Amino acid sequence: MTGPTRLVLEILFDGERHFSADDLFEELDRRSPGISQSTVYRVLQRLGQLQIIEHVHSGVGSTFYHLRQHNHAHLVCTDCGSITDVPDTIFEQLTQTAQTDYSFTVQTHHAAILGRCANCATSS
Amino acid sequence: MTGPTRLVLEILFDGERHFSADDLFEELDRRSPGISQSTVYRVLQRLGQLQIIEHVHSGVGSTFYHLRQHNHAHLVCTDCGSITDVPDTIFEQLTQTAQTDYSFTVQTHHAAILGRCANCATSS
DNA sequence: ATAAGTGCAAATCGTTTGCGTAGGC
DNA sequence: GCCTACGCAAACGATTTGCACTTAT
Repeated sequence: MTGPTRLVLEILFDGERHFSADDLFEELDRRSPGISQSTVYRVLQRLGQLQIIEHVHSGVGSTFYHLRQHNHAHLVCTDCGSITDVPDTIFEQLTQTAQTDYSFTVQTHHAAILGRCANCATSS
Repeated sequence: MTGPTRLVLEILFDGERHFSADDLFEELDRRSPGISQSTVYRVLQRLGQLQIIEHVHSGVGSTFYHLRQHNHAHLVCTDCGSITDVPDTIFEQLTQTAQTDYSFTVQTHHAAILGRCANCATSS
């Protein structure tokens, strides 16, 4: 409704697709100085409950957030931290096997897949 | 070589397959009181470098550790935190698609797959 | 007026680090 | 003796919480 919350939404709709809480904090502080970190976390939590955004545990570095849009997952490079969006379909077999063999329902969007991106693979 | 390190190995070979640093710390303290947390972390780090153990980022709760043995990955329940070992083969399609379509080399063992286990799915 | 949103500072959790010491070789 | 492993306490990064204050509605 107010100040910071509106700003967060603006930022989310504006530019980059993925933000850590701190990225967001810095961008907020740039646009309107004096906002506190706790506000950022509280706004993110609220937007999460409202199903407007989702968060992803990256394994390397901190949790990141993005507007909710199903059907994609994330590949995160353990070297450079880059995030690659990939369609959910990449999970098809895994999701299905987990379900049939282990009665486990995979949340494809909730944790990143770790590995090394093209760049970092070559520069090893 | 010495005390704590030896004990950690004993514990790892003994019982459960997965330990958080804190699990390990508690078990150590039970077997031989007076060990410090930093020692636990340092031992884990050392054993990691020696390729004796591996760690997994769980997304829910803290990192866990286990003896190194390739060919399996982990399903972690976001509700109860239970860890299920699954063969690497469950990743086949994902790993391959990531490689061919995105030149991304998945590290199947390095991050857990999140979701809900059979128990928690029914008790929702 | 009432409830929600905010800032600030302190607390928490998991993990790391600096430093002085003790023990294996 | 020397080098590594250890214990302790303090430092850290990410995130959460308590509390008092402001501001939409």
